[in-house]
Amino acid sequence: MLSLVQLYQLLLDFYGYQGWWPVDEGYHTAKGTDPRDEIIIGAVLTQNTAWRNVEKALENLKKYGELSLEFIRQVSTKELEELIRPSGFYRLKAQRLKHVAEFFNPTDVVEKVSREGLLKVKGIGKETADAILLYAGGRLSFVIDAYTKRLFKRLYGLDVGYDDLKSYVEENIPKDLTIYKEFHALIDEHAKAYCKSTPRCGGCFLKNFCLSAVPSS
DNA sequence: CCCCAGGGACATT
DNA sequence: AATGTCCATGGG
Repeated sequence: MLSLVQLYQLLLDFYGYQGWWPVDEGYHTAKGTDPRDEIIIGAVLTQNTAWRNVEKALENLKKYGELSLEFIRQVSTKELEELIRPSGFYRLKAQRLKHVAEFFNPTDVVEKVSREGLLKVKGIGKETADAILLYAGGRLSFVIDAYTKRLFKRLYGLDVGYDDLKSYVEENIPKDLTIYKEFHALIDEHAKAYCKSTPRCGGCFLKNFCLSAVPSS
């Protein structure tokens, strides 16, 4: 069967470099805000939400406030709700952002916080914790999401819980930050494009490797 | 009209 | 441990 490294290479060849949340590429330096703050905030806002809606909220924060955890601490909950409204679940997420911003106040550095610590924060579950650790903290913590579960179940017949799947992936790919970040992003791209709720196996370049590919459709 | 999106907390069985 | 419900805006 297709190894995870082979799968990664095929996805990368097909979709190209995704570059989610590039901390080291300087796109953030315009206003001097910490890119890690933006990633942490984005990780909460994108919970069960399309990224295009999150972008609207991030733009509002940039335009009418500041895309930083310090601003999240300062602003009133009511105003924060209005700024992030386009991202959906806005009252819930305003509370979560407040909790997260408080967790990192003032000296907790994302490069050093523990996964267990993050998981104690109201509003941070396993996926959000791993996304923060990986993309903001530069830590080798692979992110599992609904897309990953769906793809691995169909492709490999692998149907296990979050931590088991996370461990499985981590044990079968190189311990490389770029690969961790890109593999997760590429899996999401493929799940959105082909391995959807109702899969489009017809045009899928992985169908010959897939346990559950439908011959036509 | 429908379904879904880069989930998580909490209640129920 | 597994499943159900709620949270909410914006697109397809």
